[in-house]
Amino acid sequence: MADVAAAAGVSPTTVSHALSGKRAVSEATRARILQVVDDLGYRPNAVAQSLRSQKTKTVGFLVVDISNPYYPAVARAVHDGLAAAGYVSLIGITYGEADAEETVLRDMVARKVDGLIMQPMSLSASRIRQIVGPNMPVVLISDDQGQLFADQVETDDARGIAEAVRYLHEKGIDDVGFVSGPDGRTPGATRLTAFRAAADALGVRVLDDWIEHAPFTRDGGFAAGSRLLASGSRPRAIVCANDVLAVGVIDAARLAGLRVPDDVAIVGFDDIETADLISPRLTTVVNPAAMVGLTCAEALLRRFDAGPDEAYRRQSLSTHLVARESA
Amino acid sequence: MADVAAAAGVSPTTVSHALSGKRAVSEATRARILQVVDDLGYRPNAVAQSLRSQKTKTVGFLVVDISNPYYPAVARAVHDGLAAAGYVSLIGITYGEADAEETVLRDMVARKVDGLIMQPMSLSASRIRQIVGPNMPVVLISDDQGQLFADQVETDDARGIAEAVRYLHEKGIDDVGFVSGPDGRTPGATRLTAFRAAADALGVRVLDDWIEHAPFTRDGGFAAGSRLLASGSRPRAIVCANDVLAVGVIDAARLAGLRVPDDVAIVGFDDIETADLISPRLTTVVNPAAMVGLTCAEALLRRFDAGPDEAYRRQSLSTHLVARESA
DNA sequence: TTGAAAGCGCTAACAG
DNA sequence: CTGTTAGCGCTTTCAA
Repeated sequence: MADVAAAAGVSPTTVSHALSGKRAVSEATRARILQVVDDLGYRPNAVAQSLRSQKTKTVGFLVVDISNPYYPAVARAVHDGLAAAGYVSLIGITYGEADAEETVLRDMVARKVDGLIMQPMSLSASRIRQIVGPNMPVVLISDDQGQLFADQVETDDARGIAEAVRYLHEKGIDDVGFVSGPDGRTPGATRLTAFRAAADALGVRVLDDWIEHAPFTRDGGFAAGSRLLASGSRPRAIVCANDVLAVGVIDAARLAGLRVPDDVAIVGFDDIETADLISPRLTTVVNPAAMVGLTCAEALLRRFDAGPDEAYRRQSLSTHLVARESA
Repeated sequence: MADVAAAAGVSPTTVSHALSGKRAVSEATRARILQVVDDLGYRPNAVAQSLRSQKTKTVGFLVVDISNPYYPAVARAVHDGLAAAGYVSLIGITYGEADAEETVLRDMVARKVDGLIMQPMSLSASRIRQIVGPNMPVVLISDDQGQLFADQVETDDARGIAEAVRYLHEKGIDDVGFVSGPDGRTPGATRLTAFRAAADALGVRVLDDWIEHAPFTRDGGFAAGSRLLASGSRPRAIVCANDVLAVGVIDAARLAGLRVPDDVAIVGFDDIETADLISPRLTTVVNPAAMVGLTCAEALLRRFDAGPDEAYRRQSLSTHLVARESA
């Protein structure tokens, strides 16, 4: 920058302002500076800009598992929403582990990201706030109903789950099992709770043996489905905490010689693109991934404007059942 | 850091070295410093570290379209390979557009990423080298056979395509069409060329009307497939430049009342997870996404060690056909 | 084993 | 409309 200033016969300050537009610069000098910038191939150093201005134009985006098709859909919307405002995403993958979540979070803070978007799997919101400090803009994808420690975007999973249980009930199916995610962790736990409540309300029978926990993978679903379907009195339907699990459960049903949906009806959650492509086409609860991502990006951008003192907001997006072939 | 130094009764230099381990520090002072760091909750500022050390421990990863399931698989392997070495990925989505590729690339350079991984869609390797400068470590996912301007990881797409054509030929199918990506762009163009060569070699007939170009989306595949199948003398099989296109082509065949594979056989490329889930299960060429990602990460790490002067390397990963139901 | 001094490249505050 | 000065928070010589 000093070279540019010298060649243009002005001070570095003026070069800075000519480039940033933060201060008026006469048309003549600006043109001269731009010319020199071009001749010399000068490119501002964003690291130095960040150090001085205390802004990195970078957002940390922590994703649980990018292999799960739900996340790329969210990530795309987050990226696009942020890119439009000139922000770039630093990506971290946590696989839902507490250690990884904390380590990645600390690294992002050290890197001075301007804000964070994450779906907490193992860490509580208050712990996250503690790690990142009081002033870091954070948007949590979470349905935690307690005190807010950050802006929060949630999906009304209970509603979609209730719709699914009612749908089965109205088909005369009153013995239903549930394959959840890792025990005690969001979002599986929330969906399981919602499932139990909905079943109770309708008098749908749920034996303890019909509740399984598994990692959110196809293999996890296969293992859980196999256990569940092997139990003496198997249920007539299985609701799954996500579509990837449901695919595994369908594998298990097929291997057990059971027809879907005639012998066991299967319902998923998320409505990933694959849901409409597999056979039987998956009946599932639509989780509006792109909306979630976009809403997060907008919430973060709003927080940048509002500053840290404005009260945290909670936004809820609704889910709904889409009936296809598997149930 | 100054505060820590003062509280520990040492110079900032010593604090820096106690934390980085780049210089020996007596056990006693190190312990004292670590204690103070803990008490004060001091966290090093990575931006300042980067400015001074000229290293950001950040890698730019440009992805064409994260909605296409092939990319998350690559991204995951890239991320994991890099994370193990302490690098974080800055992600950019280009949608294959030249402007976006150039803009994002420039931004990454301005942000002083230590290296770049990208699959060029619109920009040539030499243009990329020109944009990022002579010393930036870059790994290109590309099968460009010309002069190398960066380390390159390629998949031997021609081999998989040839296998596919031979497979069809051996089934007695000698009228074959091809649905490629955007005209003239990698990787569609490469795969089309390989297809033509393989067809020629075996005497498989390929009418001009049987070659279609479309964006790499399901909708693109649907449109291209519809046009192709509407032509007077339609082919007995269609090879697609990727699986997402193939899914769209299957949609088109279904809508046209054609059975797959009996009326039209369909072959994809990539072997995304969905390929094995859809009905009919997709016969496709396996593109080793995780291997590609891991190989890129390793190539970049090696380049970091080797420096800019060592000759660029080209690594090739092989592809192969997996026969399922659609052909 | 430690410290002093310099400076990475930029922008903000102040001054004119 | 423009310049001077200071300093963001670190690490790297150089010196002891």
